[in-house]
Amino acid sequence: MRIGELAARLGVNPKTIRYYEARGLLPDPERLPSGYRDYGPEDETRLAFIKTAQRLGLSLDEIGEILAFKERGERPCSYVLSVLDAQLSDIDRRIGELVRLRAELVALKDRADQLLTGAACYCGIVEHAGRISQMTTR
Amino acid sequence: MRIGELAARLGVNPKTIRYYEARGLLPDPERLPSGYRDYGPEDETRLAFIKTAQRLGLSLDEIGEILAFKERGERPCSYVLSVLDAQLSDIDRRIGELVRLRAELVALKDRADQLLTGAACYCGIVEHAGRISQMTTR
DNA sequence: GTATGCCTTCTAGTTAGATGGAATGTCAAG
DNA sequence: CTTGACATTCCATCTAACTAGAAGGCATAC
Repeated sequence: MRIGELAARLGVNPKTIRYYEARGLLPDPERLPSGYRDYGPEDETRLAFIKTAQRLGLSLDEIGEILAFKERGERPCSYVLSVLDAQLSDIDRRIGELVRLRAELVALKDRADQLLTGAACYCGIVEHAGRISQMTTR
Repeated sequence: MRIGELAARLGVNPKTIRYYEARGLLPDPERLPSGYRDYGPEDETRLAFIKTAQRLGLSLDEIGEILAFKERGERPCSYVLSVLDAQLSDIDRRIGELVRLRAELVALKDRADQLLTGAACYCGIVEHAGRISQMTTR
C-alpha cells in the first residue's frame, strides 16, 4: 500500500508518516519500481502503536526507544531495563491519576445531572460552542 | 503565599503561573498591599489539578472548561453535559489503552530479564545515554 | 543598604510535533 | 496524450505551551 492509503487508514497526514520515517520511528519502507513507498500491514501496526502511545502521553523519543528495544534481538543492558522500569512506573502512576480524574468528572456530572431537570437551558458556555466542538473533535 | 513560593511548591516556573492567569486558568489572585500576588491553599490545589490533568493529556483549553464548569453553580445545559460525557469516555478509553501498553511493556521486560544473565553488557543504545537520560528525567 | 524578589508590559525565542507550499516527477483513466 | 490525483524532496511555517530577557520600579529580608 502506498503512503496515501496508509495515512487514510490511520487518519494521519501523509507528511506525518514521512516525518516519522525521518525521525527513525518508522523503518525505511520498501519502494515500488516508481520509487513510491510501499507499506505492509506491519507498518500499519507500527504506526497505530505510535499513535496510541502518543495519545497516552509518550513522546516520540520515548516511543522510539520502546520500538528500538522491541526490535533488538540481542541482550539488553541493565540500563535499558531501568529505562523500561521507569516507563512502567510512570504508566502506573498515570493510570492512578486517570482513575482519580475520572472519579472527579463523574462526581461533577452527577451534580450536573441533578441540576438539569429536563428542559434545555442557556448558559454562557454555549456561546463558546465553536471553540468547544473544535476542542472535543480534534 | 507569593508567586515564588507557589511556583516552588508545585515545581513550576513563576512565569507559567502568570501565563495561566492570563489564559484564565487561574483566577485573578488577591493582592498584598505591595501589589504582589497572594495565593492561598485553594490556588495550590487548582494549580496541582491543572498540572495533573495536563500530564494526562488534556489541553489547557479542556482543563479550562472543566474548571469553569466546576465553578459554575448554575444549571448546566445539556451541551455541557455532553462535553463532560465525551471527556469521560475518552478517559475510559485511555485507561484501557494504558493497561494494554503496560502489559506490553511488562512482556518486553520479562523477555529482557531472561536475556540478561547478570553481567553488564554493551549495546548501541547506551551510546545515546545522554539523550535518554534527558528524556527520562524531564 | 544592598541583594533579591516581585510588579508591569513588551518582545522574542524554544521545543515538540506536525503541516504547508513550491518545484518536479509518475501513474491511471478517458 | 493529456489531465488530475498522487508521489518525491527541500524549505518554511504553524500551534501549544511555555520560557527568557529587558526596562523600569517598588518591596522585603538579612
